[in-house]
Amino acid sequence: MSVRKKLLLIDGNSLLHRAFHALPASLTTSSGQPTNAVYGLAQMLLLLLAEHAPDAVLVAFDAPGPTFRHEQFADYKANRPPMDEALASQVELAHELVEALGLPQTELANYEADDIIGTMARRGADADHDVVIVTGDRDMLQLVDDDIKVLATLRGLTNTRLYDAKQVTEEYGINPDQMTDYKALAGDSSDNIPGVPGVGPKTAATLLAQFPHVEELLERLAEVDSEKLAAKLADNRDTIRLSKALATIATDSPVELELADVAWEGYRGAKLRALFGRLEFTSLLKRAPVPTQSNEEAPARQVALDEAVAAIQATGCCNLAAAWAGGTLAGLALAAEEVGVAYLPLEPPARTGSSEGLFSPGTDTALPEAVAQVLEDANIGKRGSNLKNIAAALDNYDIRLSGCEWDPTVADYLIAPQRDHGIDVLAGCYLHKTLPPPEQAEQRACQEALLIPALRAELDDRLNSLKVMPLLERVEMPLIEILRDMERAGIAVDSTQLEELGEQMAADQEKLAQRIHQLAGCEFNINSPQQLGQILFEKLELPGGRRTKTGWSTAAAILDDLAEDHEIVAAVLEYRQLAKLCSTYVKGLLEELDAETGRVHTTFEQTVTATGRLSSRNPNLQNIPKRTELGRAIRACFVAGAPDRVLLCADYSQIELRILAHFSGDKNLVDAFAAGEDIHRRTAAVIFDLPIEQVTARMRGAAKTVNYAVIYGMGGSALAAQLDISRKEADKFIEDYFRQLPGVQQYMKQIVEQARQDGYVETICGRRRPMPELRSNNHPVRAYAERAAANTPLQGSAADIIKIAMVDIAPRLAQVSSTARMLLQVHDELVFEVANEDVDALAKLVKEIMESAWELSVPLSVDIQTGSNWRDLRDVP
DNA sequence: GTAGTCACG
DNA sequence: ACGTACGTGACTACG
Repeated sequence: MSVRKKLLLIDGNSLLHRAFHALPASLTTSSGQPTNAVYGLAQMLLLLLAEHAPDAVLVAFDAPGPTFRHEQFADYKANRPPMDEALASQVELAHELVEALGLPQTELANYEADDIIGTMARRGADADHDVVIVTGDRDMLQLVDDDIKVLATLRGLTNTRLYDAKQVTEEYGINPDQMTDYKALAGDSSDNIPGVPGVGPKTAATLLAQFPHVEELLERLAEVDSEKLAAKLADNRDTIRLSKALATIATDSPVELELADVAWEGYRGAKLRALFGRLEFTSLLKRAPVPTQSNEEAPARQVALDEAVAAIQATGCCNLAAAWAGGTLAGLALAAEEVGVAYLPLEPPARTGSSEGLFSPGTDTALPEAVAQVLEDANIGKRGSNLKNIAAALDNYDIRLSGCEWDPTVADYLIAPQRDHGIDVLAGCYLHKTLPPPEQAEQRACQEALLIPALRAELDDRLNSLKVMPLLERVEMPLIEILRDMERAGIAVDSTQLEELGEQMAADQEKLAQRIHQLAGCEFNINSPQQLGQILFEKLELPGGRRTKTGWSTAAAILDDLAEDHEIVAAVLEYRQLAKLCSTYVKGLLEELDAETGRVHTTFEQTVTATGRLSSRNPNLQNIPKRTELGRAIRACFVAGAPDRVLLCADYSQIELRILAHFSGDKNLVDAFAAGEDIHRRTAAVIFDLPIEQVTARMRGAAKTVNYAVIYGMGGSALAAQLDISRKEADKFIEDYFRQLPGVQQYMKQIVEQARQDGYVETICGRRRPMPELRSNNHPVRAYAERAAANTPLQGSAADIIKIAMVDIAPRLAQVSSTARMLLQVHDELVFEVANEDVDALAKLVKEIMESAWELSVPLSVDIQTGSNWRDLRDVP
């Protein structure tokens, strides 16, 4: 009359074990706490609950300590090997996870999880429930019957197989109720069940086809075909009985839970999100169920807007959070400590331009004057996450956010650069709190604004103990407004020239495509590496193909070697170059062009890279072509914004190598820089064993590769491939290099060793990058981490230094010229725009500040060039 | 969403 | 036997 209820019984220990071994040990929080097992368990449980929507669930765990129910088992079960430490440290977290999922869980003194599950399964089946047992091993199969099924993991985690009686018989050749007899005969080394020596799976299955259980078998030994086997079984009567007892899962253990006690009442959304936040399970956080209203935070202390604004003006502190709706600003939450939060909903901004005055009066969407004043007042400190994003959105309301004082996203970046710094993660990680989901934008923004003081207290504590507070206050926070200014300024693009270039390239590309198809003898998509690989290496049978996961590698480095084997190869390479330039730089760039201003406005990301560098996106202006002639034609389309303006580029000369000289103290390197020598030239002289005057540009290029290769830990064969020389020659280059610069070799070794001990590396400003992978047992993982550990202090210190220079230059630009603007940063280069007549003054200022941004034991050197476009630049002496 | 490729420092 | 240089972002193909 009623629908059968579904009972899920989960073997907690076995799934944890599975997850632990299936997922890489490198899965840790940024502070190094291993999380692979609990992550896998979380993934699995979420999946299970979503798929099965059970009425009742129990997660069973092994009792800590001994789990033998009878004295006679002691010898076999007492000596379970101790749990791996990295796994043991996750067991508590697993309990928390299960709790947060709202799942009943239990363990029972002296019993294994199996016995709890066996018992509850029996009770469930007796009460006519559909029982599904979830486990990572096969012991449970003995419980399978009409009401009880076993869902067992296969390889990995999420692949599972559902066993009913039929499936068991198919796989093992016996009925489920014979599983214990089977193990009694065949044994099971993994469970320390002895079985009968010499009897394996085959013999056991044959015997069990004839005798339903070992008891009958032992009574009717005479009927066994082989006398030898019968004798062996007779000799092992006791062992067989013991083995069967060992293999048998209890179905009558004293579990105190009734079926009613294990009803599943749903997720504890808030707890779950907080836990995922703390464990940095970002992707799971996004999938985690939305908490129900009832068990959440107390409602925000909401006050009237003018009350909040008055308090903000009085205190000079404004806790700020944005409400986002599909990427656009929907409102602002402004909070004053001790007073409360006010929410200001915002209409989409009035569009300036053609419709102005006709459809949008412009005043409708303006912010209240008092709020605008607060936001633009540099003396009122703004604290909030992603202030640069808020500033960008406010630009649309003609408000220039100022006084950016503290941003938890940026602050957290200094604690663990590689993790997600989203506000959900931070609230979970530092406050163990959960915010309403993004759909409840207003609630969310208000609570976020109210959380800021607590978040600040927690984060500042850690920043101080890591000694990165000066980096935040002196560098990263001031940088926010500077980067926003650069984004707002944008850089002019000559769209006519770019479009012409695009048309020419597209025509050339089309011609090449036809030629390639003709040479291949068929039409195919040249843009598909898969199809291209098949044409080159299967149809045309070109030699030297290398496989990737999905097919043939068609990377340029491979194709270069094939250029002489077939005409098509050069055509493909040229086609590729054109396709890249056309799609990424012509098409992509034109799409990003602001039609009103004729400029492109990138977004600089301040909290993305592991090393402290910035990144640039939409469009990426840090990878505009430079190396090839055709590429430089693209670069020439970036121009000064007016005829009386020029671009000015200032780039650090070999800054990473200078930092290497500084850190390593290598005498030769330091001396070379001190003497103002060309370091790549000098390296070339060393590795080619020539006087310095005889070094050609080509040799210098190779030496440059070697310089950078060596400091990044490149091996001989990779260098050989890069320079197209033999492995032996490459090895010799590296050997000579280190012999000539012994301090460098020692530094590289020392930094990696130090990093392994500390668990992190740091830059010249004390910016940290945690590197738990250095302790990995996985060789490729560890080797990779070692190279990164050697590289990060160099790359990251260079990033520190140019950031300091930017912060020092920005406030002084106005002194040089009202026209001077900083436009771009390209890792070791700054691009400015300035009126013609002020070029020299700007050059002087920029050079001076950049070269003195940090005092190293070698000089910093900056080259300055100017021109009307980004390609045709001439030196400023 | 992932993989392959390629643009930059 | 395999891969083998650090750090990014964008585009295309493909399941």
